[in-house]
Order: sequence, then structure tokens, then C-alpha cells
Amino acid sequence: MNAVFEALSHPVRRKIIQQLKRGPKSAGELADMFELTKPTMSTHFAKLKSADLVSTKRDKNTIIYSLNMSILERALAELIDFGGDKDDDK
Amino acid sequence: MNAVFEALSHPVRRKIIQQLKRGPKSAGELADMFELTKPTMSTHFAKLKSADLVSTKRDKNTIIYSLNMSILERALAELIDFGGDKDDDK
DNA sequence: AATCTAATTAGATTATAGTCTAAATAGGTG
DNA sequence: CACCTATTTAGACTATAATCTAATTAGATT
Repeated sequence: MNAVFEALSHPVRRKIIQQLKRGPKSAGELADMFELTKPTMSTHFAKLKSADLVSTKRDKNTIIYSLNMSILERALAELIDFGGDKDDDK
Repeated sequence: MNAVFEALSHPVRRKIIQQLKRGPKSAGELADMFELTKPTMSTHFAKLKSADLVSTKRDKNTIIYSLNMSILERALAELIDFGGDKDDDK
């Protein structure tokens, strides 16, 4: 859960998530939507992935990213719904 | 919205929010729940406040923090619900 | 196998965040 | 008004994050 909220803290990563809600996209397609270098975008992808917010599959030599909506929903639901003395760090 | 997600990125600040869901609390009460100094806690409060996630009122010489649940809900709802090409930075 | 394309990793730099101790502020209270 | 209590601000230090260029990997194609 910590990793999810850290991932969500950067505006570019939230925009990547918005894009992936419309459907899976390759690293290159996503990178082209932002004015950042591909290595920089790659580190953003890595953070989303390490929070399990996205999954990857390979198609020829492009990597396709897709959103794990359930992970996002679960993290936000815990923050909103769950009780006041629960351990937040799991 | 940026400020909200930055505020949510730190586990201590999420725990503060959990506490405030149970009701308003003074700066000192909150600070005593964590193994951090009061100045450090104060900077966490300041971030929550600058994201408008909490409000303050003074009672004698203690400052009472309370949660602005609607701000939290709105930010999370935007992330979950709103369309794939919306500007995320407003 | 040499080469091309897509993407990531390495390494360096700069910026931002988190933390502390010490000092300052702002209201109450004797 | 001098002091006490609660909290914040200042200033310094350390750690982490974001970004870039250059180099590397991994698979596909000729």
C-alpha cells in the first residue's frame, strides 16, 4: 500500500494511469505522450510496476503496459473505508 | 489534487488521517502517537493542511486538527472515475 | 551472425523531502 | 507583566527522487 501511494504521488505517473484506463499501451507510445526522455519514463513505469499498479507483456520487441485497476481500487478503498486504528503499512 | 496525493504519499500522514477519521485531535495528541519529534510532526500537519485535507481551530492554546473528508473523497474519486484524457494537475 | 529497434540499466547531477535540535511565537495563567 | 504550555519556524544535515546522457540488453530481421 505504501508503494501504491508513493507511485500515485507523481503527476506523470497519475497521467500514465489515466492513459492506461483507456487500454494497454506500449512503453514507447506512453513515452511519446510526455516531454520526458525514455529512460525517465522507464523509471516511472518501474515504480508503477513495483507497486503492482501495472503489468507487462512482451509483443515482439515492444513491451505492453496495462493497468491493474483492482490494486488501485483496493488501496483507495482502504484509505477511505477502513477503520481508524488499522495498520496502514501493510 | 497534486498536493493531496503528495500528502498521501507518506505513511505517517496517512496514519494521521486514519486517526482524524475517529474525530478531531490536537497537535500534541497526534504527535504523541508517533515516535517523531513535534517539529517533524508539525511539518506533516502543514502538508496535510496545505493540501486542504485538514482544518484547524484554536482552543485555548492547543490547536485542534480535523479531517476534511470531502477533499480526500474528491481526489480519490477523480483518480478512479474520471476520463482518460483529463488534465490531472488542476 | 550482424544489425536494427524498443526498452531498460548505469552513473552522475540537481532538487526535494524528512528529520533533528534550538529558537521563536502565541495565547493563557498566576 | 513575567512565566508557562503548546505549537510552529529556522537552520542544518541526510536521504531519496527525478532527470539526463551514455551504455547495455533482449529480441526480431535480414
